[in-house]
Parts: sequence; structure tokens; C-alpha cells
Amino acid sequence: MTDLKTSLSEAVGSAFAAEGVDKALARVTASDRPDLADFQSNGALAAAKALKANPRELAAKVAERLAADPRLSSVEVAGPGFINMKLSNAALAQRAAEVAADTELAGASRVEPRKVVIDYGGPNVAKPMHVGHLRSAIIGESLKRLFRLRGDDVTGDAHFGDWGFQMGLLITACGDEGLADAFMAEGDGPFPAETPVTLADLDRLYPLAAGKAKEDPAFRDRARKATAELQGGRPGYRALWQHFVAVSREALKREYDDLSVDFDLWNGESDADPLMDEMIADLKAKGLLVEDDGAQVVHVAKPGETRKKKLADGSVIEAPSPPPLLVISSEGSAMYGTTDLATILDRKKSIAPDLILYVVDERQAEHFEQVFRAAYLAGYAPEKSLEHLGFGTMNGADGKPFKTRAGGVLKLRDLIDMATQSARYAVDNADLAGDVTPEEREDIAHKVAIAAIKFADLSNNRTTSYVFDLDRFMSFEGKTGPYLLYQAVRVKSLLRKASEQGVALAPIVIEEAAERDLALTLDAFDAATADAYDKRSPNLIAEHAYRLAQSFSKFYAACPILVAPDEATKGSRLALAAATLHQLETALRLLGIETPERM
RNA sequence: GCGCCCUUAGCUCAACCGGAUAGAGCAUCCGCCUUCUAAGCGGACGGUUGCAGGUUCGAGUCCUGCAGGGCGCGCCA
Repeated sequence: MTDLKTSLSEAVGSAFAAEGVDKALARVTASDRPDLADFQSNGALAAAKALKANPRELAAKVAERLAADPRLSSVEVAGPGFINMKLSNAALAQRAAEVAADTELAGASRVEPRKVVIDYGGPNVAKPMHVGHLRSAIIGESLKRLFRLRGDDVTGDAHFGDWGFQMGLLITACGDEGLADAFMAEGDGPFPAETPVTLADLDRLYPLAAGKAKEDPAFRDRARKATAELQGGRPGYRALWQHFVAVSREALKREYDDLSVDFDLWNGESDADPLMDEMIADLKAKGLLVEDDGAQVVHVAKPGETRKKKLADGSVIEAPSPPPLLVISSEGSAMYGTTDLATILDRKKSIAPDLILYVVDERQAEHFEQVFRAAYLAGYAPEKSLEHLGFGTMNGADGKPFKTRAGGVLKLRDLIDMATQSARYAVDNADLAGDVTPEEREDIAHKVAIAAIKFADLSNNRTTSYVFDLDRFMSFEGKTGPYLLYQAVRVKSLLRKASEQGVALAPIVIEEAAERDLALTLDAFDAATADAYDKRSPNLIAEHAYRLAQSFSKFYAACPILVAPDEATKGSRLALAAATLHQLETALRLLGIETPERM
């Protein structure tokens, strides 16, 4: 399956080659001036620059060769040497028919399959998710779906935070409250298979313990000791920890479920732990691990890569940049970079991925730079196979990271509830048919809420921060999730009616301006998915989905379908509508958004 | 102090490898429902792309400087 842009690029490329010009320059793009053309090539400008030729003359020669192409209804040279191309209606109709027939990809295309791991989500045991977890989940899920659609073998890994100091805190707090006496005994057990704690216990205990650790050094030291004993393998602690992990994971899965986010792997930091000793020995053997100020580090800066650094005493020195990766602290414990590095080694052994994508907050960019460089130096991953896909924060109206009115962190659960409530209100006030059951109503409200949140997030550029404004996101007008659902639902309703009336699909014929525009938009899905894939930017999919919905809406207003004058026109327009729905739902699915049957 | 990122219409955001007249949505104003979901469609208004230089036939895009904002800077993750 080839989109028009690509096949025209080939045609222009041949014409370029015939004129003795590098055909790689013959890139065709959608026209900047839809009033003049459908597609354009600016290649003559670049080529003329290289050859010191006259761009208009070159463009004219190329245009002359292209004029014979039956797909093109007009080829013109404009401005300093743009080649403007307009497609024939027949060629557009043929391409639209291709997209319509593509039940699998809706007009998108595949790549050579690679093994890809996407590391996203990053939830923690016993810590309820908050809005800070939202972007990683939404963006990561979307990329996972996009990479899968394009043909890659993708593993989504939640990278569960199950191994740090917070585990020691929980164990200690549990013990103090007498909740898990059976697990406190030393020795090999056996220990109860039933969990001694509920989710409610964990929700309550963690903030309690974290607060206590700050005020009470004795408690903190006991928690540290418990952490060390857990990691050292004390059976009772391990058994209790397993219960924490299981209880938390079930709760987190439900929450991710609500967001239509799911993971193939729930590997945690603990899974990298068994590789730690081996990895450290390996780093030592390779001479990468060196002593520095009491700690063991890996130097990752190349010679000459330095930055100025001001020391505490006020003197300024040249320090390596990026700074060394701290592998073992002066106290002898592993750091989070150590875990990340061991996880790369683990993935190499178990999956051998061609690419690992980390969907993590932009603020950790330098950390990942350090880890990646260390991994390359140690040979744990092929050069350039590790990518940190940073993203900006979700901010409040004041432009600062989102907080509740009380100033606290907003729980993800509460955010979803807020949005669902707002959607419920809108659905209740909509003019829905009377036979909608309360269950369907609730399902619609939920889908609308998730669409609103996700589309708002994914329509923003991944790397920048954005302002969270629920009222704006929930609006059914404009560039929002609910608007897109509305458009999809409108087509579904139309298709139902057509089926009732026995209207049959017919070959696609392109006549009207709105039909041309819709066909061109359907064609552009391939480029949108390819660009989104190359740049790891779901907002390009969001952009396309919106453009498609708009194109359809114009078509819907301008070209009556069920009341068209003849059966051939009805069938053609119906086929365009069906193709639109399929592509729109495909695009929305790539964003992790599901459409209801009606709303 | 050093480094990275950002600054585009009143507001929220786009802009494909440097190309034509910088695009959407919201808000404001004007039209369009006896016809397939008007949660829609059409139109109008709105810009010295933070500022000053430079490279180029051509700069929102590349380079330098400045201003304003955000983030990061070894023993937390």
C-alpha cells in the first residue's frame, strides 16, 4: 500500500533523474496552497541550488515530463520553482477505494519488524497513582499501539517500582501495627498464602510510614534495616513483600484498565536484582567501574566533554559532562541507575530488543543519558538502541505542575472521577433515544471522559508541558476528544440507517470538492502514522484524527448520502463514510480511545 | 554559576529536510436545521513568530548576542 505522496515522489524522482538531477531531492509534500494544487514538490529549488541552475527552468522541464502522467489532471510551475500537481478525480477515487478495502490498516503501512520494548507507566507499590503518572501511561500506550500497527514486535513493560526504601517502610509499619505478625518471624516459614493487608491498609500505611520516617530517626533506621533484610532475602519479609506487590498490582491494573492501558510485563526493579552481582563483576572486569570519592562509578563522558562546575568553596572546576553514573554508593548500596542498567542487561538476555523506549518525564533526561552511555560502554545494548522519550508536565491554570485546590497532589482516580462526572452530566442532558439503558449511559460517560483526557494530552506536542483545563477538554465543540467521538458516532448512526434502508455500497466516485478533500485526507493517514512513528509523536495521529473528522463533517454537510439522487452516488458516498469510520476508529484506537455506538 | 528546553493571534496549541499568503480550536461577531445526530457547517475578526544582529535568492525554522520563563546539576527515584 502506497500513499499518493510516495507514489508521486517516485514519479517526480524519475523525471528528475531523466533531467540528470539527484532523484532523492524530488520529495513531494501536501500542498501549502490547497487552492492551487493537491501536492507540490520543492525539489527543483534545492536541485538548482546544488547545480547552480535556474530553478524555474528545471521545474518546467520536470513538469513537462510529468504532464503525461495519467493520474495528474494538471502540473504547473509556480513561484520560484514549485511544481504544483493536481490529481485527477479518478486517481483519487482509486486511492480512496484502496483505503476503504484495507480492513486491517485503514491505509497505513508497515515497516520491517523490529523487537521493541516500551518502558512506561512506572507505578509504585502502595503508592496510589497521581496525575504525574498519567502522561507516561497515555503516551506509552499510544506508542505501543502505533509501533504494533506498523508491524513491530512490541513488549510494554510497566517497570514496577517494587524494590526501594518504601518496601522497608511498609514492612516496618505493618509489623508495628501487628498486622503481619506471622511474617515477622525469622526463619524459613512457611508463611501464610493469604494476604494480611488490604489495599486500604496499604493506602493508609504508606503515607503514615513515610511521614514517620521523616520525624523519627529510630523508625527510619529500622525501615532501612528492613529494606536491607528484604533485599538480602529474609524469607518472612519476602513473603510479606510478595503480598504487597500482588495487592498493589491488582489495584493498579484496575486503574490502568479504566484508562485502557495494559502491559505485557509487570517486571519490577526487583527483577533486575538477581543480575546485580553478575553485572557489577562484569563492569569491574571491563575496567569500567572505578572508585570515586568512596563510591563506585562508571565514567561516561568522552575526553573533552566537560562543563564548568562551581564547588561549595566557591572555586570553579572543569567537570566531566555528563557526570559519571553512580553504581554503588559509598554505603555500598545500589542506586536507581544501577537498577536501570541491570534492567537493560536483563532485557538483553530475555528479549534482545532492537530498541528500548523509555517514556519518562523530561526531567530525567540527563539520568538516562548517563545510563545509556554506560550500557553502550558495557555492551549491554547496541549503539543508538536506547531512547529516552521525555515529556513535559501537566500544569494547572497557574502554569505550575497540577495541584488540587488544597495544594496536594491529585490522585489519578479522582481525576478520572471528575471527568466522568462531567461527562455523565453532558450525556444525561443530551437528546439520546429513550431506550438507552443506565448501563450504556454510564459506559458512554466513561468513554467520553477518557477520550477527553487522552485526546487533550496526546494532541499536545509530547515534549512540552501543557495546561490542564477540564472544562476545555470536556467541551463537545472544537478540537476535543468528545467532538471526535461525536463524529464517529454520527457515521455509525448513518451506517445503521443505510443498512435498514438497504442501501448498498458502490464503487467510489469523486466529484464534489468535499469528496476530493475527504479522499485526500484518507490518503494522508499513511504519512501521519509514519511521521508519528519516526518522531515518536502521537500528536501527529491526534492531528490527523481531527482533520479527518473535520473533512468528514464538511462532506456530511455538503454531500447528502441517503437522500442522494441515485443509487450509485448513495453507494459511493456510503463507501466513503464507511472508510472514514474505519480510519477514524483506527486512529482513535492508536490514541487509546474507544468509541461508543451512540451518544 | 554551568547545562538543557521553551517564548507563535486575547487564550490553548500547530507548522513536514530552510520555501508561496504562518495554520487550527476557544472567545467575539454574522449566516445556515420541514432533509442522514446543529455536540454540526459556512463566513468575518484577529500576527513585526520575545528583542537585536547574521547566513541565504528565501528564516517561525539555521548561527551569535540579549531579555523573560521552566527544568536539571553523584550517594532520593
